[in-house]
Amino acid sequence: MSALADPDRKDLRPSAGFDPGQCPVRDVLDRIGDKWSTLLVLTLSDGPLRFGALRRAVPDISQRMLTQTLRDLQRDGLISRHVFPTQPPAVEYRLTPLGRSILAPLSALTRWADDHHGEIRQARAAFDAG
Amino acid sequence: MSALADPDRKDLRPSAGFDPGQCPVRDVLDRIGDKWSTLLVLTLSDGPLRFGALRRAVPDISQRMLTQTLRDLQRDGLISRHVFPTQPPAVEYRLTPLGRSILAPLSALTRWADDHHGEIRQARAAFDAG
DNA sequence: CTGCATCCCCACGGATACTG
DNA sequence: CAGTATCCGTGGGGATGCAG
Repeated sequence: MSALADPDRKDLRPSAGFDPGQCPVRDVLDRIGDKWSTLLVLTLSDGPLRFGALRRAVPDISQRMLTQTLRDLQRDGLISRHVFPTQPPAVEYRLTPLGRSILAPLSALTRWADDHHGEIRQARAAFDAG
Repeated sequence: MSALADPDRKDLRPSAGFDPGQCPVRDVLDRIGDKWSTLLVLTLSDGPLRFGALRRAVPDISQRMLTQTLRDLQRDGLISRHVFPTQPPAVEYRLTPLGRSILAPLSALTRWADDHHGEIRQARAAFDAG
């Protein structure tokens, strides 16, 4: 049904009854799932940005969450942090190769979201009406 | 860098400074992000399952969350619910065409997770050590 | 078997103030 | 400019019990 990837592959499927804490899929999905990670990765897909630029690009994130999410992404090796010893200091964030490698699957998902958002809204309306 | 999708498309990008509540990408990502939705969609990719079978397939979900997540997915039109008037009642859940359409992008992501989980674990270890 | 209702906890995340 | 520290509210979600 699609050339992207085979949805029916039996391996790499989560939660077949083993320890959920070790499931790679859950591990990644949990990070994807947090409120800001994907948004920041997507925002950095254009190129490196400084802290303040990121704030402006994602207006409704608090600096607390921005700092924290950036640190988590850095910890996972998805972004790198470069400090320029200027006055005042400038800090630049950019996607690592690993970070760039998630852009394609992520874009597939956002593309899907964009393509099917209308259907979903309709389905919700119908469900709430019935 | 990839033939899957073009990460650099400027449209369909979220949070360029407008109302975040109306952003389709966030809307979908929020659902993807919740703890169980994607897991259930993936579990149903094999074929229809009954309530109890889903519980067994995802051992660490509470029935509260199972019921609730299934209802949310149904509301969004991703799964359908079929009641068989037997005694005791049997209820079957299956992916709708819309639900099946998300399998490909989702699989791309789980594939990525599986492929790069090792790198991520390494990055974390390095970060925590440094 | 398939659900709803209730109680309750805790971690996600927002607001604000302070530092190098 | 780029953070850190603190306080605190909200709600996601687990445990348990009851009902068709």
